[in-house]
Amino acid sequence: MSKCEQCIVREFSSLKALNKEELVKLAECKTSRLVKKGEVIFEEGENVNGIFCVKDGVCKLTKLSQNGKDHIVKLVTKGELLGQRSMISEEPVNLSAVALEDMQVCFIPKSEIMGFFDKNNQFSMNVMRTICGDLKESDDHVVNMAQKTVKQRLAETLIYLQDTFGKNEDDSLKIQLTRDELASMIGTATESCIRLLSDFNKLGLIELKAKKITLKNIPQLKKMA
Amino acid sequence: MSKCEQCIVREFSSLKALNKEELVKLAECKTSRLVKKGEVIFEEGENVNGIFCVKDGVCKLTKLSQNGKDHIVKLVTKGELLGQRSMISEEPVNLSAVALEDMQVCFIPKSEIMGFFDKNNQFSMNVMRTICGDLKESDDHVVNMAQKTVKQRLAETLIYLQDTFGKNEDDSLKIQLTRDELASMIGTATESCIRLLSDFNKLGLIELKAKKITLKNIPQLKKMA
DNA sequence: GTATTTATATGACATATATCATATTTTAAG
DNA sequence: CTTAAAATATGATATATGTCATATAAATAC
Repeated sequence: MSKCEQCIVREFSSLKALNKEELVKLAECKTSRLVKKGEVIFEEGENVNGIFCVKDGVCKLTKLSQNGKDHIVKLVTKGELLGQRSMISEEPVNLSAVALEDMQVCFIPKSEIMGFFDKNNQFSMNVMRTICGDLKESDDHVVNMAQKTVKQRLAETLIYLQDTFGKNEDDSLKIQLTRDELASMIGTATESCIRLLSDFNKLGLIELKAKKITLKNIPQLKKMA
Repeated sequence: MSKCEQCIVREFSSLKALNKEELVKLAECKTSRLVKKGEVIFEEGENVNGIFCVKDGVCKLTKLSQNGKDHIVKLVTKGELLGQRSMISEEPVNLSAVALEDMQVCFIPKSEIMGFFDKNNQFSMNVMRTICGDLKESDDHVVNMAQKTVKQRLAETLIYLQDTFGKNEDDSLKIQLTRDELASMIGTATESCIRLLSDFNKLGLIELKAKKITLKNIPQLKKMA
């Protein structure tokens, strides 16, 4: 059982408000788990009863729409927490979480977290701020979906992916999404996504090599987003 | 200066957790205001530094998109609070609030609310749950925008409007939105919205009389949503 | 290494939706 | 009441995007 004190999640998430004593308690009650790429952490409708700390790796949060397609609502990466919303709302989770890479996650049972809410005001405020940030992001997202073209959303998403997850030594996007996943982030058909990537490629905005995507003209991409 | 004890906002919002003493303090520091239809309560980017209680009337929360169109993200009605998110995030407001009808609102300064956060845990939890509910709604909204057709979104929105705001004696929707506003809720061009309403009318799903919209075949509308 | 599956790519076409033009109706202003 | 302005309505057309078919390339299994 590893300690929580030095954990990256503690450093970047709401958990930074916890004191030593609380961290010791946390380390005792948490359970760690390795999640392989493609594995499901939890599924829409499940009762999770706690939160997950993402220690390493990235996962997608998806929601099944009525037409049977999965939509990727958000990507969650190391340092972040998972499942806070449904724990607070005391509802089944609204989204499914699926690993995009091999991951390390810890699970903290609800009872433990609720105790922090009662005793540590700073922690409560941190959680509240995080969720408020998520809400703002989500509202902005709604407007983008409603008002921007697929092309604009693709440009925007490519920039977001580079800004958030960085690039490899060869400058290609570090995070590996299939065309299908990229399409389900921007809310379009896979073929449309592929076609637009191809267009961007021809225009010199990006470069496609095998599965790798490299952004070549970021100012132009930003301008069109 | 009216009391807060019997206020509808207190009854339905997070404020229900406040005790008598806190309500007295609230009544002392709040300011009341009448807002005429069309008037702006606050505008995107403003610093609000407090929250609004909607005592009567309905307003729209809008965000200006890059193409210059306003998108209606949410409608807020009597009994609800306004501006919680930005107060907690300590950011300018992300959305503009504009009255759709004559309204009565009260303003409570941030300092007062922050005091409740510190001392009244139930209040904090209520606020947190409200925002979590908003987040779920917003995420669902993103998926709808991304995956549903305009027709589906219109059907869904009409049902939402009736369920949320009710109908007049003649069965027409109580809330009065212009076609332009309806279009900006579902994320489409005004003409497209008008055309689809016209289609729905011809199909007997709804009835259009002057500006009034009456839902005629709700099961069918639900099925297509 | 070959076979099989899966992902990517592209063409042809259908459909949904936006845009522009214009008419009609309703609301507001004088 | 009359006129002007705004909202609603509808047609014609352009454009974006989805769908289906098929080809090629890459990944995985055997």
